[in-house]
Amino acid sequence: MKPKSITLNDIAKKLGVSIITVSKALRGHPDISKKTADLVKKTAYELGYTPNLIARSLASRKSNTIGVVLPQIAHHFFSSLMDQIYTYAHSKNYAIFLTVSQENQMMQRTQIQTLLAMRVDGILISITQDTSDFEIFEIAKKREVPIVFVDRIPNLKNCNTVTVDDKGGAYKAINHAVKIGYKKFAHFAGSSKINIGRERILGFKQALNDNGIEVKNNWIIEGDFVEKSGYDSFMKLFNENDLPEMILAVTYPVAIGIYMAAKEVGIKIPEELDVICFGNSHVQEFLSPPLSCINQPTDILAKQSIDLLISIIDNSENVNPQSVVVDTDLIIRGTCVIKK
Amino acid sequence: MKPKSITLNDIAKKLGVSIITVSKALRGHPDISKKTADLVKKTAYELGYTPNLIARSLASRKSNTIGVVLPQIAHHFFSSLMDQIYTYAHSKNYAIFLTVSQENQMMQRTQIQTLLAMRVDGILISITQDTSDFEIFEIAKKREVPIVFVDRIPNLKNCNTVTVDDKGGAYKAINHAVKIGYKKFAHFAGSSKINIGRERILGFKQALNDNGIEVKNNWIIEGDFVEKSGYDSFMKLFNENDLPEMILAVTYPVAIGIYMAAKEVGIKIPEELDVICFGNSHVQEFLSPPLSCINQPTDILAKQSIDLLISIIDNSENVNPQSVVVDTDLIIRGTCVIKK
DNA sequence: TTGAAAGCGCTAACAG
DNA sequence: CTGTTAGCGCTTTCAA
Repeated sequence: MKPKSITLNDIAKKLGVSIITVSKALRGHPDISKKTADLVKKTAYELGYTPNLIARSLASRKSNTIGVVLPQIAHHFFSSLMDQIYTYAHSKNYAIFLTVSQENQMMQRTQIQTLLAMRVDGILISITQDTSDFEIFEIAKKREVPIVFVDRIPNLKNCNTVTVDDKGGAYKAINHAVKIGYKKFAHFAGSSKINIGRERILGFKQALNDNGIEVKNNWIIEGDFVEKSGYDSFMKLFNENDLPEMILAVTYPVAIGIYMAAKEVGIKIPEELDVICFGNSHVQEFLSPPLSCINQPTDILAKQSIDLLISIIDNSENVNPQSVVVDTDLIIRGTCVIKK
Repeated sequence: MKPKSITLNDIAKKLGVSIITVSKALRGHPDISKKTADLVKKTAYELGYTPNLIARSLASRKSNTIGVVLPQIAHHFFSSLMDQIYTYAHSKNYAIFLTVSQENQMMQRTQIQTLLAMRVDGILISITQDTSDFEIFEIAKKREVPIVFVDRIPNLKNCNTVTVDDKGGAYKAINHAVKIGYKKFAHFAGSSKINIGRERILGFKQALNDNGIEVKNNWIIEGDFVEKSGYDSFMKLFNENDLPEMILAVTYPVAIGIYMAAKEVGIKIPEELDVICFGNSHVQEFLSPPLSCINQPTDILAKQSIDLLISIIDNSENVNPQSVVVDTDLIIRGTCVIKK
């Protein structure tokens, strides 16, 4: 493979000027006279010059690249987040190196390693649900490569985070449900090894407490964040003949799992059992019944985290880690409407 | 930003050997004795050495990186494809540079430009629905950067493509529908500017012909591939009081648009109007009614296209462009089951 | 088995 | 305004 591409040198020779002049001209450096600059640009265009970003990165020690580590991508929340991240980063003139850990801590580690090796300027990461090894984050820190954690963050002091108000969201949802007549609540809680799991449980419990409803521990079922978990948890309660009136599902897939299971055993939603979940996707509108949810605005998450990351990249002296919390809102559709 | 990282030089100095020895040892070059190699590796590990992939790329003229250009990402087909691409490429030791064109031809162009500037080893692209400017693909070709087109491909000779059997898929679906009693078919066809649109129309027409059913031209409605298009097309027919019995939707979002519109005006699916679409997502199972579809296997698409791309990268002498076609299969759920 | 020389394409100082 | 001098960190001949 030897794509013989045009280099600065080729342009310089052709024009009888120095490489530096060409380099500066092309980058719009104020040193160069407009006349020369225009000539250089014209020639570069004619020759079909494409800058070699690799060489530029090496020389300038700046890659204008952000590494993104996501636990999954074929999941609406993450693909939507990715979309926003990509678009916003692009508008800020950063390229994105995408990496998917598949909820695997080991992979996550090697991926960060790779991203560091690629000399990304910063890393944006939503950690796996079972991340327990934080050493790699320390390594990145030592290398002075800024990391911003989004949505799923580690239990660490002094790190930059952008999260949604999970606790408040859960609280809001339960509160709403109480208002419309519900009294018996379960929470399919995902993993409490991770902040979003813990926070949502906290909000759930507090809402019950504040409404004078007793928290029943076997109605808080931990699992993970996918369909199967919702399905299994539902079946467990169903088989024990211990179904609540309302389930707060920790994610949209978990809610889908509940839909699956309920359909299978002939429990009607929302008449016999009602559901609300974290995470919005417009197809929820077309489920039967249309699924209500706690919306986590991915556009704001993306913007805030990229802004934060770039600000750290641009200003490495930056001392105080920041924690940005983004608000949620309730989207009420065909579930969690009124107690029947 | 000066992350003072450990370099080969540091290791070499510490060990009193040359840089080259270290470089070779670390890459497992057979030149080096096992003893030296082990010592070098140990030291590298202790020092926390991370290779600088940028420098390596520059020196070796190989980035081990594949650029991916997708028209959208927050769409199940593409996020699922991306997931598979990422996973498979990773297993082949390639990193992924993701880029999203947002169905915008200009953006697509600059993104390919950027990818070329980043010296990716190859490009995997699913083009925008209105791509009419093919010059950029020629540029890439001239630069000897291999391109593989996936799913959405340009109308060009001599390019490498991996597609699904769109025509066959449409044919299969309509044929099935005829068998269960349908006679009046519409096709919400997306854009015929792009292969997938054209092929699906072809399959649709041929199936009707082969079954002796007349093709009604105003029942083939072009638009694009998103919800709104399905919604609008439905409304058009509804307002003209000219609804068919069955609609073949060109994508899953278009089908969702039909669901939206039908719900709005009180047309019952599948009793009064039936729907089937291209593209599978497990949530279709939970729509009301569960949506049947023509499945496009993203795992196979990803594997085939990465394999093809890497084979071209590894063997640039490669002459004959290849066209791989992947089979579809019908997934029948709650629609397109039986004519009521 | 090891290393010296050369350079990938570009940019950052600084000097003219 | 333009150019010179030095690399960035690594790999590739090719010689020792």
